[in-house]
Amino acid sequence: MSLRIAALGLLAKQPGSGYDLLKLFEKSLANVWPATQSQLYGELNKLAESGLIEVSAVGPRGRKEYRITDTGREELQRWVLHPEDDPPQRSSALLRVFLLGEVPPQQARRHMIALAEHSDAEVERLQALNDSLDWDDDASSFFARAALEYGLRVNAMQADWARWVIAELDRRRPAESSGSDMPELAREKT
Amino acid sequence: MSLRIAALGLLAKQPGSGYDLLKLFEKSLANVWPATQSQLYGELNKLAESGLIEVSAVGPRGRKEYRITDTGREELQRWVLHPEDDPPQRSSALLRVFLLGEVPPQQARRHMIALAEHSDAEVERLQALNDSLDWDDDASSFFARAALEYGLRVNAMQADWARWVIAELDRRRPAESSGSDMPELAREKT
DNA sequence: GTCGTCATGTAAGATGTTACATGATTTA
DNA sequence: TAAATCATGTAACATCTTACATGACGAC
Repeated sequence: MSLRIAALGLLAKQPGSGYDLLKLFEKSLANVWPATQSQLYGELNKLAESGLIEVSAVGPRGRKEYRITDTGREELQRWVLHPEDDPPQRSSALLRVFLLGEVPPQQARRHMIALAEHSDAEVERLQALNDSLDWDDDASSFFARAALEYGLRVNAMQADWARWVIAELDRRRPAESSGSDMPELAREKT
Repeated sequence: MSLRIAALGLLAKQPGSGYDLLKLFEKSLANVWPATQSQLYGELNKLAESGLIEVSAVGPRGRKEYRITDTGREELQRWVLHPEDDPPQRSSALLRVFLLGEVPPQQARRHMIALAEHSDAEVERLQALNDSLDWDDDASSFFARAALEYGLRVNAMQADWARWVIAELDRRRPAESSGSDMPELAREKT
């Protein structure tokens, strides 16, 4: 259901072809709702069939430019304001942690360190992305920026949390660190 | 792929039937990896076919008790330690925020308030859950507790973030937003 | 003996992924 | 004219949801 909406949402900002949207998915929506080429073209046809979008122009190479319809805009608003019928959230990262008791403690610990470092890297990546984009002053840009801020905060939190888990782990079995792997856990995020 | 692993992980802790696992999914895994009855029974058969689990006993009513095999344990550990081949994350909540520029500002603001309140409620729910459970001292319980802590932190962060967004929103268009929560339909289309 | 729980399954359809296929137009 | 890019599509397969179907056992 949501890819449908993501496409509709991009077309709400401006008309474009499947190919155009694909670029937007890679560029601006990659971190929020990744989509593949196959799926996108399929959805666009379905959206057109349901009358939520329409072909506004045909160009070279069979290019079909789509534009959102009034019905489409209504549907978009309806969806955005109704979070209650979202599908349940799944997190494989969390599942992994949940199952970490099934692997040897040393490896579990190492996994948490890797997780913390990965989150640090994500924070940096998003920070760079944030700095590189020059935001317009409209509502659309504001909320895109807000979504990015969310990403920054999630990852910062994740890094903190991972380090908290490691600290708890060490508190419970302090002796067992057999010399070989003792990468220091120096920083509790600034 | 991950439901497969979730089931395998539960069987790693103790043997059980599909019906048993279903209960565990509802009780302990609901917030991490929800699953339906249909899917679970199907997965168990597939897991057995691949030799990752085996039927350890047959009881009344055709009850099949499954047990993890050595191969299964290996596969579980392999998966847990390899986050790199996870499917990409999608968040409909984030998509919603991303598209919030497409709805009237008043409603967008109200949506963010609802989001903040929802996160507050989640924090309370998880806190209660956390208090109600008496944790064992083994590794498994430790990591289940860590996963719950993650949930607490995500929701706390989400509430903070939502309120930050609202504050930014108000900073940018200070006149329109304060005070009454009345719908103001007359003004929407200006 | 019937009611609730235990227990497993099938079928249809939406959603998503990977890989393959095809051809037009621009640009170097 | 060769290569890159533009542009759309199909097929096969895995995953997940909803709904339907069936029957055995235990308690009362």
